[in-house]
Amino acid sequence: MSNKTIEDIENRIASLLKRSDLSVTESRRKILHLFLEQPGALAHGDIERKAGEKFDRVTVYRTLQAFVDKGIIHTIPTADNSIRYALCKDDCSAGHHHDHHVHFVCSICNNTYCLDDVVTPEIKLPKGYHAEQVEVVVEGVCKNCKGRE
Amino acid sequence: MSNKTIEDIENRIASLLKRSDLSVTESRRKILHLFLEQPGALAHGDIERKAGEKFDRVTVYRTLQAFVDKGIIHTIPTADNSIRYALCKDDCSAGHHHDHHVHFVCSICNNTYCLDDVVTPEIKLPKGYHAEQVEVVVEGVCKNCKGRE
DNA sequence: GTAAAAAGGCAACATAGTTGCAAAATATTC
DNA sequence: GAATATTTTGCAACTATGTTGCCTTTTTAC
Repeated sequence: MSNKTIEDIENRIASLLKRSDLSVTESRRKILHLFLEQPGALAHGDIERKAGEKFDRVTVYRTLQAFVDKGIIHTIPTADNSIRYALCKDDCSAGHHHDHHVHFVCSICNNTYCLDDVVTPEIKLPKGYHAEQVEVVVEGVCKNCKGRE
Repeated sequence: MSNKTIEDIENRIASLLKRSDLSVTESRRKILHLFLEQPGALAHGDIERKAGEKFDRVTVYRTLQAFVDKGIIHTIPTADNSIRYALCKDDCSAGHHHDHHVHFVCSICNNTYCLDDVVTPEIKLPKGYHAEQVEVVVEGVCKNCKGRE
């Protein structure tokens, strides 16, 4: 990876933080970096393991909370009760997530992916129920694990 | 409620446990009772509060785990990272859940319902992904809270 | 560069979940 | 229905996860 590219990423991170009214600190840059350098979602534990040597546990919690509040990342509910986080697309903003894509959890590698191109379907509810948000999580075998089973 | 009805429920509970190769104990009867006497799902915390005075925390954990293993109840993933449990329909069996209905979480009363008549839709995944299970959780306003807002 | 504001680190705490083991309850056998 | 084998329970101790208050450090604004 060239220096140019590294600089680009750093600039992207800084502008993302500034746009969100967050001061640019080392922990926030580091954690955003983790999200940008890989395609899938990260569980809190992953982040703590990867950033936890340098930063306090509390800082990780507060950083993730700030990112969610500002619409930089969103949470993904999963059956195993471990919150996962993934970067939002650009149309999310502070206090207002537009997170209408399907999430995919691989049962082999345990990675979580945002399938940005797969929109959540309309669900016909029984009379009296009113839907505000629909979460779809698909479990199965991902692209990378298929064939390697 | 007549004695007849109470006896009926107790019999139903005992036969459900025996069918699942679980011995009939006080804690299991009590916790099953909690599920049968109300329509929605229960969070672990609810169960511990309602059964926890009589039984140890550990017993509640182990009882719920046993029920999930035997296909008596199933878990519902939610965004707030609190596992909820609900009774399975009769076609679930040990180690094999057939849980293809949509779940509904009310944002007002915070109750969770299994919409047994609403089946999870087919999701068209990108090439290379293979779906094994689809979880749909709808958040909104439930039948009972509608109009009372 | 300095002052104000924001974020981080630490400690202490609260909640959630797990494990091993001895005691108690349940099931089984005769 | 009593004795034995099996299962389940409660307890204690532990790990993991998440939160709060306060003081120090870093960042920002001027």
